[in-house]
Amino acid sequence: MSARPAAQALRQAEHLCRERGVRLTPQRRAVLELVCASPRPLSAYEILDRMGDGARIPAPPTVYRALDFLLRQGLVHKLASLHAFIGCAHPEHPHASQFLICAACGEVDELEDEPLMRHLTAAAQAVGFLPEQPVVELLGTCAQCRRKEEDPS
Amino acid sequence: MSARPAAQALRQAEHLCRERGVRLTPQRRAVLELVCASPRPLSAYEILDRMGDGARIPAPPTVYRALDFLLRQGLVHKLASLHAFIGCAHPEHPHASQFLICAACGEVDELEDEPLMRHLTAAAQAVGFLPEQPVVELLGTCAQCRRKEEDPS
DNA sequence: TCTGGAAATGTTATACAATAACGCCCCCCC
DNA sequence: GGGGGGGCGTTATTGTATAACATTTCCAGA
Repeated sequence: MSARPAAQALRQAEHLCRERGVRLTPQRRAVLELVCASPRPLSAYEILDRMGDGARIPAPPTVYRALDFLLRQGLVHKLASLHAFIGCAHPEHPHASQFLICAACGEVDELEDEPLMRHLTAAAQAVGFLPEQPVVELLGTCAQCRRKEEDPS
Repeated sequence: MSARPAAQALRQAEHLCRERGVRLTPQRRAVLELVCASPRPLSAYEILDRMGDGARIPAPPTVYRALDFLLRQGLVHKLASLHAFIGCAHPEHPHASQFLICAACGEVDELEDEPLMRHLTAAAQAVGFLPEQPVVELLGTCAQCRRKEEDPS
């Protein structure tokens, strides 16, 4: 649930990019930092708004390009059902995640249920389909918000 | 996969709406017909473009309102990763589907793997999360397009 | 050290997706 | 025949994403 410190995520991202021979430029780093520091997923335009140091915010392609890079490197995830982005909890290895999105507080939990994904992949392959990019998102209510609903003290 | 005849889907929709005491108006019917007749999912604006009988196409809210109704009635599905809509293959009962989306030809197959969804629900509940609306979509390549890739005769 | 090219960025404009807000009309029930 | 809800038309606006082209930066290789 709670994001680990953004600083740690950034250090790891730098390490991974060096290893892979790709460039974590200041812009990309800034986008990653914003996404990792936010408790909730951010839309591309929310990221834009927060990027202007003072006035003069960048144009949309700037942030979309950075996001493309970060997505390719597995450093952020896109939540298709929200048009929003979150930092990846485990960027060190490629993986297929499932996202639990709380409709009440907006926070997102990232699961990695490997048997589940194997099951899904198998079901696809059973009809001859070659899976490449899974999107598994579950809208609902997180544990904390459920407690609040029951006892709105 | 191949959609069943749109005519059949429409008859069933009329039946269901009568049963439920809701109104399948001409507009809603027209949107449903377009979505069911298309082999690929349609975006809201593609539907709009095809709704003008001759000239004068309707404004966006028209089609979005119809889609809202059809979604509520379980007659169409929305594919979040594509911003597009398809007719539901089994509107008679509420259900959670998984969608196999072919990146090559654009066609979509609708699975209903109930054990898979139970597994997903259980995984969510294990962390206290109350699931409400699942989104499971798999981008990849369908059987037919895989054969074409291997043997592009 | 120069230089050519790829990658990254800036900039402008535009396309595509979705909704807000308001008013009208029709239909059905009281 | 009056009231009210549901459906629809219309205008305007907000939000999401990309196309296309100019410019800069950085690094490898001559």
